[in-house]
Amino acid sequence: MASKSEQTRRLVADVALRMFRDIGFEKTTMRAIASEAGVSVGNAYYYFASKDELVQELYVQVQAEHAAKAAQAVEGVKDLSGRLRATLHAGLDVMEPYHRFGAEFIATAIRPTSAVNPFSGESTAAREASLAIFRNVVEGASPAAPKKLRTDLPELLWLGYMGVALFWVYDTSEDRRRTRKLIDGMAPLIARGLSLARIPGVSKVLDDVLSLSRSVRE
Amino acid sequence: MASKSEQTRRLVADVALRMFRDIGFEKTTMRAIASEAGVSVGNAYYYFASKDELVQELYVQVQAEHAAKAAQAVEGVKDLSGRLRATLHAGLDVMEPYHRFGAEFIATAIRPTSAVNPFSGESTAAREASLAIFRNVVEGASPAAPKKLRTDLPELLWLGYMGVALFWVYDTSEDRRRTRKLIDGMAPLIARGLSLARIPGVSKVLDDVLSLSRSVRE
DNA sequence: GAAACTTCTTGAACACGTTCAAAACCCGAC
DNA sequence: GTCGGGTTTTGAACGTGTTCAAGAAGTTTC
Repeated sequence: MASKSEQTRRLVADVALRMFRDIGFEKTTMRAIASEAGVSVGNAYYYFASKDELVQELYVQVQAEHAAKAAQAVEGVKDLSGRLRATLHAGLDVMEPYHRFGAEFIATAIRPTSAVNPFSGESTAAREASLAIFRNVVEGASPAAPKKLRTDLPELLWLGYMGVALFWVYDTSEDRRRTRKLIDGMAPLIARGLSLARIPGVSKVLDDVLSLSRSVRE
Repeated sequence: MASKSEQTRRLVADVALRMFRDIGFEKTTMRAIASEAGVSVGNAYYYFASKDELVQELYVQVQAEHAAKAAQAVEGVKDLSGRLRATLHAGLDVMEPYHRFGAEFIATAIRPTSAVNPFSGESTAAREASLAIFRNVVEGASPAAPKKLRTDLPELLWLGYMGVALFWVYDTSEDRRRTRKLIDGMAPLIARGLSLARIPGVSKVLDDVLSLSRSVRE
């Protein structure tokens, strides 16, 4: 059985995540979490050094759900476009309950000092997990992506996903229709764009894009 | 002569912006601003509804400086690549004094509810001014950009600039060398990429990219 | 010049995230 | 059982952004 300590930790985290979903990030005060969980404020801080760390908890959970849902969604889908499309839609599905608070979440995550920042050292593991989702998109695809792109493509797609998430945060259309539309348009376009890589003129430019992207990544 | 009211407003804004630059966003508390300016906290709030609105003030000023510096830097430069490059470097120059705290500002600006958010209604004027800088980049270029791109290109370049700014925030390299390198690599690549638009296969994909980008922008 | 009205200024007060010294609890050693 | 030391829990207190009722200063009206 879980130790008392672990029990309290989970209780606080669960209450916090539920409140985030139900009433949003700002309205979910540390005092409210503590009171709802039946512990003192200081006790919540004993387990989570900051409110941000509770967001980190959410981040990890959403990530895991995305991985599971995406793996299932791409099953049997061969073409890159379809695999990418399914993966992005899966991401949106998983994030949907938090849309109202997505903005606060992004504002928190974007600070380089934040542990939640997707580029920070603390979230290397989470980023790796997220990258793996897109590596799976590329590796399982047939026809396969152009060879010279195969290593960089997952990272570029992941970056694109970050962009989509940003777009999604600002998307106030009903049921996030615009973001869905963006995905549906983007996925086949990326696949078609990649096939252009065979044209010599394009290939040269692409080489330079890749080498720039590599040199700039430290 | 400036009215007393306008004088107080300017005083508060000037003190705030100087403190932002000198000690950073978080350390610049509203109490500190008020005390340094010799007014009460409530008085500062009479002129600026929130701390964010003081950031907005900074945003506007940086913008204006960028416009001036960019206009000067592109003078006599004919090719698109050079004009873009000069404009982006000018932006970095203007932002440099705030780099240490750029992250805090971005975190503030990215919240959809924030008046500083570049996509929000409140900052339409500022965004328009910023867009104009990139419209000038495109319009003054010879050889001219492909006709079908001419309307959308400024917005796309502006979006790219937002991306560069984001990169810059995370750039811890000495003198922001990596961001400078990114700009130097990006500018000619974009120009060369555009010239590919004449290849039929590429042109078709490009058409679809443009139509998607238009349809998704509400 | 007094009265009425608007603009400007004040500082105490509120709720928030966060800290921390102290208390309460737990558990093995004797 | 009780002592000792670690772990867990508490709640008051701090500094923050922000609000607001009250008053001061300035302006218009008669």
